[in-house]
Amino acid sequence: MASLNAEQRLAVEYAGPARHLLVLAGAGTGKTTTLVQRVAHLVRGGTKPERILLLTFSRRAAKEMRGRLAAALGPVTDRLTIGTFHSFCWEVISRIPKTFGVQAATVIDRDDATSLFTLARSERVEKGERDFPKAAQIADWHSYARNCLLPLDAYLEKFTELPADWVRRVVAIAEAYTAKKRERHYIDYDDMLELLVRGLEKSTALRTQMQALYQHILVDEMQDTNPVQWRLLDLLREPAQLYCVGDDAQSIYAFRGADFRNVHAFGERVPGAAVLKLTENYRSTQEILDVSNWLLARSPLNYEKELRAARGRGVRPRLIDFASKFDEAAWLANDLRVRHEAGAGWREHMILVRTAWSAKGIEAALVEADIPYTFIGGTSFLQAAHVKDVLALLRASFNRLDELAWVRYLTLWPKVGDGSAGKVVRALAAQPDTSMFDVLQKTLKNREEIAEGLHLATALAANPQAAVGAVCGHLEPLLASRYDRWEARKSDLRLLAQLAEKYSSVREFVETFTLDPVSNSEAARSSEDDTVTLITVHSAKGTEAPVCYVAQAQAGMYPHTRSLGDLDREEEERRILYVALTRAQNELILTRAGDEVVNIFQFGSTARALGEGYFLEELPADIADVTHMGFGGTRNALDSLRELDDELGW
DNA sequence: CGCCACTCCTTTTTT
DNA sequence: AGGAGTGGCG
Repeated sequence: MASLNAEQRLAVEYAGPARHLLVLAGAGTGKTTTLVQRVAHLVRGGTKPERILLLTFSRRAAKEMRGRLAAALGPVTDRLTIGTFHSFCWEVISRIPKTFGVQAATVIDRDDATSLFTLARSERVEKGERDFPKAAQIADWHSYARNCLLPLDAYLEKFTELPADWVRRVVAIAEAYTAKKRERHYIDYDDMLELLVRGLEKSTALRTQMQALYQHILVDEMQDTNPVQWRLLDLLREPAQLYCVGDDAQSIYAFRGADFRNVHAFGERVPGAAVLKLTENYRSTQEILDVSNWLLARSPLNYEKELRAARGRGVRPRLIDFASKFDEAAWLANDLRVRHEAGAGWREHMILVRTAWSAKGIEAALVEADIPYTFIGGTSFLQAAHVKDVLALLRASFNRLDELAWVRYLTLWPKVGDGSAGKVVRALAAQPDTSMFDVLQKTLKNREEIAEGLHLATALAANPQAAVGAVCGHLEPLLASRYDRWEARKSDLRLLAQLAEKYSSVREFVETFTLDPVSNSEAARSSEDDTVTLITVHSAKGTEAPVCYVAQAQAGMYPHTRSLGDLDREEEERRILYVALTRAQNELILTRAGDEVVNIFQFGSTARALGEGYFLEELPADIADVTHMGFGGTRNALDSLRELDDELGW
C-alpha cells in the first residue's frame, strides 16, 4: 500500500463518529489516492465490494480509479460499481426499462438535442425574428434549468432578461422538444439523471430497494456536483454512508449547475457529516504552488487555501511572451523536441489550453514538427460530420422512429431532400408492422441502393465491426464526393470500425459511444503510447505531468472574454487557471502571444474588454521569470530588406 | 421538391 | 474560414 501521511490515513481509515464524510482536498494532496485507498480499506475490512458505489465526474476518472483499484485489490474490483453519475443512472434505468418507458430508446447527444430544438423552434418562430433566442441557446437554458431542478419559466424569469411573452414561447418550444423526444424514443443526457431521481421520489418500492443496495457511496469531485446530482445522493444516502471528496478552489462546472458553495455548506446539507482536510501537496514544487497561491489569494472570495509543497523547492515558473501565436506554437514544438532529445519522454509533457478550438494552431505545429500527441477535450471524434453520417444509418437500423438519424441518412443520397425523407419518416411511424426495408422500397421507388444500406446494417447487427465496415463501404462514394480531404476522413471511419470491435451489438456500440465520446487522437492511441498530451483545462482536472505548458495565457483567455461582467463567472475563470497551474509537477511554463496577430473574429466585446481584469497582469517578477521571445520570429530574415525599398528607390 | 448561391454568425468549458 | 440557415431558381 502506498504510504499515507497522517491526514490521509485519518481520511482513509475514518470510522466515525460522523456517518458521512467530506474530505476537502486541495490540488495535488492525494485526492484520488485517498479515494482509492478508502475503497481498498473498506473491502479489506470486510465490506462486500457489491455494496460499494463509486461515482466520478468523468469517464476518464472512472477508468483511472478502476485501474488503480484493480492494482490494489485484484479481481474483486469487478464487483464494485464504478461510473459517472450519468452512466450509473442509465444503467439503473436500463435494468427496469418498462417502468421508465425506455425499452427501445436511443441516447442522443447535445448535437442531436440541438437539432430537435431547431425543429421545435422553427415551428414557433418566424424566419424574420432574428433576435429570438437560437436553438442552441434554448437547449442550454433548458438543460441548465433541469440540472438545477428549476422549472424553465422560473429560471428564465430569474436569470435572463427575456420579456414575459418570449419566456412563454421558449417554454412552449421546450415542451415541443420534450414531446418530440418522447415520440421518437430519445433519451438525452439530462433525462438519465432526471428519470431516476423522479422514479426514486415517486416509488417507495424502488427507493427502498436501491437504498438497500449500497453501504458506501463515494463521490469524486464533489464541488462540481449540481442540484440533480445532490438530490440523487440525498435519495440514496440513507442508510448508506456518503464519502465525498472535493476542492472548492477547483470548481469549474458552474455552467452545468454546480455551485462550489455547496461544499462549504456540506455540514448543513448533509446532517451528521464531518469534514476533514488534506493540506499537504505532493505533486508540485513550492515555486509552482507560490504562483497558484498568489492567483487564489487575489480573489475576493476566501478559499482559505495555501498549498504547501511536501517536495520542497525546484525550478521557477516561467512566463514567456511571443510576438504571435505562430511563434508561440513553433516554440512549444521546438522546446518539446529539445527536451525529448535530451532524454525526456513525450508523455512527461502536457499542454493546457482554455478552449479546444484554440488548440488547432498548436496541433498544427506539433504535426509539422512530427511530435506525437494526444488531444483530449472539445469536439469529439464522433461529432465529425462523416462519422455522424455512418452512425446515422446504424442508429436508424435499430430505432425506426429515430427521425434525426433517418433524415440524415436519407438526405445523403442525391435527389432525396427533406421532403422525401419526411415521407419515409412518417411512413415508418405509421406502419409499425411493415418491415423498415419494405417501407423504404415502397416509399422510395427504384432506389434500391438506399434500402441496401439498411439491409447491410441490419444483417450485421450482431457484429458491429463488420457492420461499420459494410456501411462505410456502401456510403463511401457518397461521402467521398461530399467532403474534401476524403483520405483523411476515411481513416476516421477505419478507426470507427476498430472501436466497434469489442462490442457485441451495433446498438451497444452506438450507445456507449454516445455516452462516452472519444476524441479523435484519443481513440487512435492507446494509453501506453508515449505522446505529449494536449488538453483543455476542463478535461485536465485530476491529471498531472512533470512539465506543463499553459499555452495561450494572454488577456482575453483568463478570464475568458465571454465571462466578463459577471463576477461569479470571472471567479470561475480564476479557478480554471488555478486548475491549469496546479497540474504541473516539476516545471510550469506559461506562454502567451502578443495581440498584433489580429483575431479574424473581432467581436465587439473582445476588443473592448481585452486586458480588463486579466489575471496575469500583475504577476510579480519574484515568483516567475518573465521573458520575451521570438519577436519577428515568423518574419523571414530577408524581410529586413524591405526597408531598403523606400531608401534606395533608384 | 431538390439544389445552389447567398448571408450571417461563430467558438468557453462537458456528461 | 467554414457551417448553418434562407431564399430563389430549375
